Amino acid sequence: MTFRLFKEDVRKLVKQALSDSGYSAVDFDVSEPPQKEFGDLSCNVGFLLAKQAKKPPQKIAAELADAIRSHIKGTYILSAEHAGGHVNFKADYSRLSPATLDQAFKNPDSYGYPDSGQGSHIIIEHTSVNPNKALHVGHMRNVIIGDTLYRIMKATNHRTTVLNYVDDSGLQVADIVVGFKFVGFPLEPTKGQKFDHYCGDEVYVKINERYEKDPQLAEKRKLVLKEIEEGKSEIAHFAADITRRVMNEQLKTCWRMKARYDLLNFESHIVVSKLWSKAFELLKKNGIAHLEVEGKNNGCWVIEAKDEEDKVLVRSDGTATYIAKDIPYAAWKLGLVDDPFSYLEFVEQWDGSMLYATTLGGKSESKKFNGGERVITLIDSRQARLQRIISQVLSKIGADGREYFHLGYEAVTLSSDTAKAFGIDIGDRQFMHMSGRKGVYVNADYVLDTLHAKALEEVKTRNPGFTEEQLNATAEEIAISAIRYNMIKQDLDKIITFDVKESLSLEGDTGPYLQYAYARSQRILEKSGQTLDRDAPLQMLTHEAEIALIKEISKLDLVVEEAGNSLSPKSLARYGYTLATAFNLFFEKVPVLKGEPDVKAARLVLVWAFGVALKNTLRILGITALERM
RNA sequence: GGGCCCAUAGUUCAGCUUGGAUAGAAUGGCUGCCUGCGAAGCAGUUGGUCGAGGGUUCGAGUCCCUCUGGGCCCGCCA
Repeated sequence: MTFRLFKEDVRKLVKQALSDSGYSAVDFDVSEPPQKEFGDLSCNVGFLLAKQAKKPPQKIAAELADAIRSHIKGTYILSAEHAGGHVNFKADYSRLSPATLDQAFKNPDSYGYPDSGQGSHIIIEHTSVNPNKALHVGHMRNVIIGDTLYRIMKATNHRTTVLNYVDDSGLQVADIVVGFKFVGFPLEPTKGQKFDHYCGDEVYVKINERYEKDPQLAEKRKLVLKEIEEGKSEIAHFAADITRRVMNEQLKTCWRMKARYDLLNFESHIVVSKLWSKAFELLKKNGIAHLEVEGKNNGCWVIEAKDEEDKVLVRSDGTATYIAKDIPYAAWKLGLVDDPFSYLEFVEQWDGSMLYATTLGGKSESKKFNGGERVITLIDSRQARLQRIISQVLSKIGADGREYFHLGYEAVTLSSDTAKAFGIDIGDRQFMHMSGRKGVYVNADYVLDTLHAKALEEVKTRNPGFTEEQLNATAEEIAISAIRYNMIKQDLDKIITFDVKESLSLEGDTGPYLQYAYARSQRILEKSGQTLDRDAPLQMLTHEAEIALIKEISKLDLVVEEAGNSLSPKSLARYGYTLATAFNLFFEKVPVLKGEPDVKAARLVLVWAFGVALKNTLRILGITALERM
């Protein structure tokens, strides 16, 4: 974590040189140059001053480099040179290396985790899949981004609360209830499927086919929905049972991907709790909602949104619209309304943490989940418009520095080949959108199982001594690594075209590549048969590949902090790949076990520190650092 | 009609927030490297008018405008 110190030194000395040389202070940039010959950091200040100083950038850079050079004693800077108008800096690795490895020794488990959050409370909502079907690859993207974000926030010392919103009173649930109650689908899966798969793949898809032929069924759905919302009837209880069963199966899939949650928010509880009427009062009091008395929205309560048509909140018949469920929930998250919920322990999760669920009345754990200083809602970007209105409304209520933020991401679609597997020819098009209603999607469990099977083959051939249990456990970790990395590594606003075949890759820029580098490093440490020498002569690490590796290791905390600031999980994946590549290069070029005793000791420390940095990176990515694979 | 997002090697993508030095990976194709710390690796090679046009700037893949192509959103549905 010492690259930060080096960078700070550079900034400080440039600043000082500016004032010493009589230049005005200017907002310069310090970044890594494109070529390593230019050094470790580079400053563009020469270009910025050229105009007002009426001197060419080269000349300014030369002057500044001279001025800086006389002050580098006692810093992490080895040299300051000018080239092409830039001021280039080399780091003093004879100081930086020991300092970095020292940091790793001090507290390996939290190496590279900065305190940028300072304990502030952040709430993240993700997953939130309708409880009438199994998760598909689109949901995987949500779960994995959300969980990685949670891990980033945790690593940057935020107090975190992860919410999973369960829409147990919506149309989609009504659909499968109609299927069970009025169309006669058996309550138990026929082919031994998981219950969520059965409900989604069979009941939901087939009931949607039936609606087309039988308009009376659609009427039934309306009735069922009404009963579910009122929450008292036999149908309502039946629906509650079904959603719990589906949700439990969905949670298994999420947990399998190493996600975890703090609280399940049931929509039915929001409805029954009258949270809406409290929020409605708040909107009226703040003059955000008003009663329309003419025009097309005559008789409705509406809110005005910037650059938007008025949005109807309450229909002329007095019932609330969809957005009227989202606004109170968002207001609750920010702590703008009194908390109407009680909480009960729902289930202990794979990581030992307790998952709570909202409940109404009854005995309650004295828990508080809402009132975040920052609230992040992770929903795909189709909801961007609606979410923007919600943000606007909440900021008008006076969120008091608290921030509601919608993090959107693009869809996961199916490649032409994968679509073909569903018997769909998409012609010239590059991809097609999935459809839950039509049954055109790839289930998450299927992806995980397929990856698992592929990894298992590999693990088998490489680890003949493994027991069946070890083989499966390892294959599972590799499968999860592959999919988590795959879903995180590209930008959120890029459409992912999912191809079953391509997603199976375990080579190149993939999760298993990172795991492989880790396993190799651990093998070296094991084979050395010696304990780490904290006093090893680290100044002997002068090989280009050694320096490059130390440099990457020393940057971890900067990367983690930046990932947190910009809510960018992918930058961490990028870093992990760069770090692993630096190690693989070192592995090829620098023999560790064959070195002279003192060099060997130093290199072992380096290998160990690499392991620490990569393991801590993988932890944030939700990937297990495997000893063997 | 209005709004948002995307466009960079054959393919999938970094780089754009904050303009700066010969535009980087992966994958695919071709070619090498295991008697040596794990070849899920490494090295080499092939491959780019950064969608088009204009503008700002000493300097544009990056900022602004227009256009083209692709995707999404815009109900007193949820």
